[in-house]
Amino acid sequence: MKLQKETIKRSPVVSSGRHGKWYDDACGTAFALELIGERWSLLIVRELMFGGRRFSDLRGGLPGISAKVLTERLESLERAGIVRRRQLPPPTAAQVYELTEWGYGAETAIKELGRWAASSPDHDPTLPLSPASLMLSFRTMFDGRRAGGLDAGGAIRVGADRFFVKVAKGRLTAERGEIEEPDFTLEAPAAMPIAGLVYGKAPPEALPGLAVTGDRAKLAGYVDCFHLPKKVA
Amino acid sequence: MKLQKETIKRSPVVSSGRHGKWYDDACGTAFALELIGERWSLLIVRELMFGGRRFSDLRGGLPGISAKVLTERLESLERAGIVRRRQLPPPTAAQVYELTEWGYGAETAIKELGRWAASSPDHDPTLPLSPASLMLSFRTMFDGRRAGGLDAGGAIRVGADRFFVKVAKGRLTAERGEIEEPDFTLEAPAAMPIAGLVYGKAPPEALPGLAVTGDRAKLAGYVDCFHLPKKVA
DNA sequence: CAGAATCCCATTCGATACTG
DNA sequence: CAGTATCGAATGGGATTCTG
Repeated sequence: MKLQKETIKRSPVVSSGRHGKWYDDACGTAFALELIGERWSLLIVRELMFGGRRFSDLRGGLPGISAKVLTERLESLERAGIVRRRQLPPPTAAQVYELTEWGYGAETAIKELGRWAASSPDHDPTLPLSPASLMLSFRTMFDGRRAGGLDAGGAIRVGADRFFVKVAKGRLTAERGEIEEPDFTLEAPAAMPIAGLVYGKAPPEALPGLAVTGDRAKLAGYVDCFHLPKKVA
Repeated sequence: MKLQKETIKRSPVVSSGRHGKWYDDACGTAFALELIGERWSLLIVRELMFGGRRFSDLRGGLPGISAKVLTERLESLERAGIVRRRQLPPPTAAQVYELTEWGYGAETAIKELGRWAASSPDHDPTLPLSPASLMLSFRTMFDGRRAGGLDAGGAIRVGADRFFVKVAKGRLTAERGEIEEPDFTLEAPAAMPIAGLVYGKAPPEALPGLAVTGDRAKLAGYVDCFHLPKKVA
């Protein structure tokens, strides 16, 4: 009874020859899992959510990923049309990986996953956090109803990464880049102290490494716009 | 140089001893992946989205999953607090798996993943579909703006599974169960012909296995409320 | 630094057989 | 039906090395 037939190597149903896993299921969610369900894939997309990054940037934001796995995942994300590889102009010989327009479309799904999981009693917000995670958490947890009439712009500097945030008319903007004349500036070597300020509502003095400058009142208003979901259990 | 140390078995950081994968990342999305990022896990949650199911029901809705993997995934989902196991009252000796309240909270994230992936040009909507997938796709793709003043209730029967849908005041209800005096009834041995009707806008006569009864005008109004996202490429 | 290529073990998976 | 037990095969992915 060893006529095992089944040498068919897991049907390359989906055009782009995906290797390992597929569900043979028309459900969009199942297809999403074929695209980004492998380990690390979705976190790579998260890291790219604020613009193109280089290979080593990605490794920096994803502690624990190996070069091999990062290479493989970038390849399959590229095949899937989620990521695009771009050569920077000659002076800088580097290449960057960036999301396609459709890739950016995954933002809502990523945020909803995060919002849901953050309400687990087992979620540990004290683990390390990449700069991109921090900024994406702002987009996720911002509550426009708490913004009132706040109009504030801030510069966020995490290590060498520069971001800015703006709150106006109950809306948040959070992007990579600089802002002219920020109302406040938060600077830290890593994301954690900034998360401690915004989510832990800790006083800046209590957060080692965090440098705060500018309008404290506007900063307080900004911080007040964010809160983690309450735990379920 | 073989002093490999590293016998540490992938740190059970998260209280509940998760086995394989973890990211050591405070990001909610990363934590979500620890909860439901293993193969099949999220699809099991999807299958439970319309109420408790038995082991064999789940196998039926997840073609390709093995008993071993299903057992393992149910265990880890239970440890994570997403799934609960319940013994049915004595007469029926069976046990059912059902989502906890928090587990049901994953619905938005699941739908957003599906909505996003369905706009991939590589998505193949002609693959088989479980009854739960079909019903969840209704909740995902319903567009209240197209409902106008439609007020309609329908019974959906897929094999032995009974669901009902209602559209009223631009809102959709889609649940497992019966409805009294439906305006229309759709019945088929599998979900596909119903998907062909609703999303493919195919005439019922062209769909083998599909039985349609009731008010055709209301059915047409219902069908008109749904459309797949347009492909990006 | 960016990434390709090897090596190799731990894990995981699916198939089958078995059990209450 | 609702799983459990076992086994072989495939894969995953970490570490290391090499190259432009």
